[in-house]
Amino acid sequence: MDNDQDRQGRRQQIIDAAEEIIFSEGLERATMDDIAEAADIGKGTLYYYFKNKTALYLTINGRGLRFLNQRFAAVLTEDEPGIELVRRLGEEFIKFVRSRPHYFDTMMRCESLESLDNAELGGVQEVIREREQQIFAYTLRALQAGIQDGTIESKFNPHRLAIHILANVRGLTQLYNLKRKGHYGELFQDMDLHLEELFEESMNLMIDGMKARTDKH
Amino acid sequence: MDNDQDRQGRRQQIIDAAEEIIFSEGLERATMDDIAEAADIGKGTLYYYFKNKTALYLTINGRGLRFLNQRFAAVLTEDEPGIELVRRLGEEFIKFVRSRPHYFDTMMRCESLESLDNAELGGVQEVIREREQQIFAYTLRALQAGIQDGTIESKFNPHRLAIHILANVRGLTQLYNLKRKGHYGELFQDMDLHLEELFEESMNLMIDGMKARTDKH
Amino acid sequence: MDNDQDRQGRRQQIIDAAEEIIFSEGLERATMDDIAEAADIGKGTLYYYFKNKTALYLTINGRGLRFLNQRFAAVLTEDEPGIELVRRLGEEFIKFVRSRPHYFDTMMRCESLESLDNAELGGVQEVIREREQQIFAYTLRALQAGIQDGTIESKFNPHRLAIHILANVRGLTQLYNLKRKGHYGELFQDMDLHLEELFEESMNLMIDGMKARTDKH
Amino acid sequence: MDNDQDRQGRRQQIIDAAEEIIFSEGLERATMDDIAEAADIGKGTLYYYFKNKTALYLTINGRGLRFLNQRFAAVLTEDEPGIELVRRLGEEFIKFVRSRPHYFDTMMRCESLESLDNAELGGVQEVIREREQQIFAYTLRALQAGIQDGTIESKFNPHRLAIHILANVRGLTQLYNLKRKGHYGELFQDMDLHLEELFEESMNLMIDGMKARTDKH
DNA sequence: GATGAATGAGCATTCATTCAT
DNA sequence: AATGAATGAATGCTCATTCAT
Repeated sequence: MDNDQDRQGRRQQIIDAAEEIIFSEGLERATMDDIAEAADIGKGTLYYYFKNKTALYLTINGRGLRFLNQRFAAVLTEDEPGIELVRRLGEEFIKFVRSRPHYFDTMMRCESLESLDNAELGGVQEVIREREQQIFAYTLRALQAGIQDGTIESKFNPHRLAIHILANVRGLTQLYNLKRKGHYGELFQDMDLHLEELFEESMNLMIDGMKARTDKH
Repeated sequence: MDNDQDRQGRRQQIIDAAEEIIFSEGLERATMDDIAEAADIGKGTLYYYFKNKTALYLTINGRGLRFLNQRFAAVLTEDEPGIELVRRLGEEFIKFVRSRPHYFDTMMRCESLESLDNAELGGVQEVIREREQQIFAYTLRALQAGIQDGTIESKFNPHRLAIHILANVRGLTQLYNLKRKGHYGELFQDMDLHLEELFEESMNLMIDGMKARTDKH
Repeated sequence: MDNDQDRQGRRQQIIDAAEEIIFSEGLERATMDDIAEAADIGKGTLYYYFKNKTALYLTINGRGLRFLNQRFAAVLTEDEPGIELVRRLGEEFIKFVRSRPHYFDTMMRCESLESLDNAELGGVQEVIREREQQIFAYTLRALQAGIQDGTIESKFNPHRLAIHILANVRGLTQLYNLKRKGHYGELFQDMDLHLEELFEESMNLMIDGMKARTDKH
Repeated sequence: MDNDQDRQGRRQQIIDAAEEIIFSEGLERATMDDIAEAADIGKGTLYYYFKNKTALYLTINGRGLRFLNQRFAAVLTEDEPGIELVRRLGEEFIKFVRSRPHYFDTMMRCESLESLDNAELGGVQEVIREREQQIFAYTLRALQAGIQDGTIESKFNPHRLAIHILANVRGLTQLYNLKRKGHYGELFQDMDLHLEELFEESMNLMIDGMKARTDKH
C-alpha cells in the first residue's frame, strides 16, 4: 500500500506537470520531453506511468471530469426542489468552466482527437466514459427529483431533458469561448456577454418550458 | 477573366481533393502529398494556391460555412411568421449537419486549431469571420422579424436569443455526435436518439419560452 | 541598337533590383521571386536575361569588379611616382570597400560558391576573370612603373609584389569586417580600428620594405 | 565519467563523418541524411548531439581552430627570439593550411554564413570566438616577446602588428586558393606559385619593416 | 522501478527552373 | 520579348516511442 501510494503520488506529479505544460503550450506544441522535464523525471519513467501521450491527455481530461463530478455530486446532496437542483447543476458547470477553463477546452479537444483510434489507451477511456456517464446521471437524477416533487412537468422524458440541459450549457460555453477568440465578429462583441447572465437567461428559458405550472387549470 | 475562371476552377479542384482526403483520413493523417496527388497536381502547385495546410483547412471550413449560409439565406426569403423562421433556421442547421456531417466537424476542429497563431493565413480567417457573422445575423433577423410581427415576446433581447438558439443547436449536434462515438455510455444509448426529434423538442422548449402568448391577459 | 539599348537597360534594371534584394536579405534568403518583383518584371523575364541565380549573382560581382577597375584605371593616369601609385591603389581599394561594402562581401562569397561547378553560367565567369585579371594588371603596372622610375627596389619581382599587395589589402579588409561581426573577441575590440589607419600602417610596412633606399650607401 | 566518455566519443564519431561528407561534397550539397548514414547512426541521434546543421558545421570549424591553436601554442614554447617566433607562427599557419586545406575553407565559409543569425547555436559560437581570440593572443605574445627582447622595433603597437600579420597570412592563403580555382587569370598562373615561398617573401617584407635595426645609429 | 540515449518514420515547406502561350 | 502558372526534387527537423542497462 505504501508502494501504491508512491505510485499514485508519482502519477499525480506527472499529471500536474503535464497540465502545466499542455495548458500553457497547447497539446501539439507540448512535447513529452518538456513534460518529463517539468515533472522532474526521466522520459522513460513517463512512459512507465502512461502508455502514450494520448493516454496522458485523456487522463488529464479524466481529472477534469472528476472535478466536475464532485461539484455535481455535492449539488445532489442539497436540500432543494428538483427544479432548483437542475439550475444549480448548470450553475456549477459554469463555475467549473470559469475556474478551470482549460479542462473544458480539454474535454472539447478530446472529442475530436484523431489519435483515439490507433493508440492503445489501456483503460483510460473507460474511466472517462464512466465519469461522463455520471455527469449525465446526476443531471438525470435532478430532473427525476423534480418530476417526483412536482416542480417539473411530468410529461417530459427526463433522459431527453438531461440531454437538452447539457447540450445547452456546452453550446453556450463554447460560443462564449469563441467570442473571446474573436469569432462571430462584431455582432457578438457589441454586448458585454457575461457567461453567468447568459446561462441564467438560458436556464430560465428552458426551465420555464419545463416547469409544472401549478396555476394552470 | 478567363484566367480568373481558370484560377478559381483550380482552387475548387484542390479544395475538392483536400476535402476528400481530409474528411476520410482526418486532418492530421492527411498529408499535403496525398492531397496534391488526389488533386492531380504537383505539390508546388498546391502551395501556389494555398499558403499552407492550415489555410487550406480553413478554406474548407469557409466552404462549409458558405453552404450553411446559403441555407439560412434561403430561409429568410420564406413567407412565414418570425417564430417559424427561427424554427426553420434550426431545421436547416440540422439538415446541413445531416447531409454534410464533416463540415460541422471541421467547424468544431477549426475552433481548437493550435496552428492558427503561428501560420500565415492570407485573409482566409477574415472570410470565415464574415460568414460566421452572417450566420449570426440571419438568426438575428429572424428573431427581429418575430418580435416585429408579434410572434415572439417583445421583452426578449434578440441578440441574446440568437446566441441561445445557436448555442442550443451546436450543443445538441455535438452531443449527438458524441453518442455516435460511444461517449456518455449507456444512459445515452438506451434511447434511440434522433437528432431531428431532439431538435424539435429543444426548439419547442425554447420557443415556448419565447412565444408571445396572445391568449394571456 | 535601340533594341540593344533596351536590352541593356532591362539588364541594369534587373541587376539593380537583385542587388537591392540580395544585399539586404543575403544571397540565400533572396528568392528569384523577390528579385523579379523588385525589378517589376515577370519571373520568366528574369530567366530570359539571366540563365540562373548564380549567373545573376556573378553578374553583380562583375559590376563590383568593374567599379573597382574604374578606380584603379583612374589611378594609373595620375602623374605620380610608381611607389605612390601603389599606395594610391590600396587607398582606392579601401575607399571602394568603404563606399560599397556589399560588393566586397559579394566577391568573397563568390569565391566559395558551391554552385559554380554545376550551373551553366554562359560567359559571366569569363567577364569576372578578365576583370580580376585587370585589377591584378593595374597593380602590376604601378609596381613596374615604380621599378622603372626607381622608387621601388629593382630586386623585387613585380608579379609577386602585386600578389603581396592584394593579399594584404584583402586580408585586412576581411579582418576588419570580422571585427564588426564580433569575431576575435575583445583583444580586437579594444583598439578603435580604423580601416584607413590600418591600411596606411600596412602600406608603410610593406612599402618600406619595397622602397629603393636612395640614402643607402 | 564513463558516460561522458561515451558521449564525447559519439560526438567525435559524428564530427568525423560530417567532415568526411562536407569536405568532399560541400556544405550545401551535404545532407544531414548523408552525414547520419556516414556516421552510422540514426538521423535523430545526429540531432540529439547537434542542434542543427549550422551548429554541426561550426563545431567542425571549432575543431579546425583547435588544431591551429595547438600548433600556435607549441610554437610559443620554442626557445627563439620574438621575431623568429612570429615567423614560425606564420610558418605553422601555412603548414596547417597545407595539411588540412578544408579547415581553412571552413573558416572562411563560416565567416559568411547566412544561417548564423537565425539558427540556435547552443554555445558553439562562444567556443569559436574563444579559439579565434587565442590565435590572436598567441600572435600578440610573440610580438610582445620580440619587442621585449629587442628583435622588433619598440615603436610598433603589437596589437596592430598582430592584425597585420594575420591579415597578411589570410590574404595570401586565399589568393593562393583562388589561383587553384583559376581566378585572376593567366598573370597569376604564369609563375609557379609556391605558398611557402610567397609566405616567406611576405614575411621578409613585413618583418624587415618591423625589425629593430641594431646597426642603425 | 527508473533512465535517457537512440531511433527513424514522417511531413511541411521552399524555390529555382521550365515552358506553353 | 514577356509572362507566370506549374512543377517536384530536395531537405532540415520533430518527437513519440523503445529498450538495454
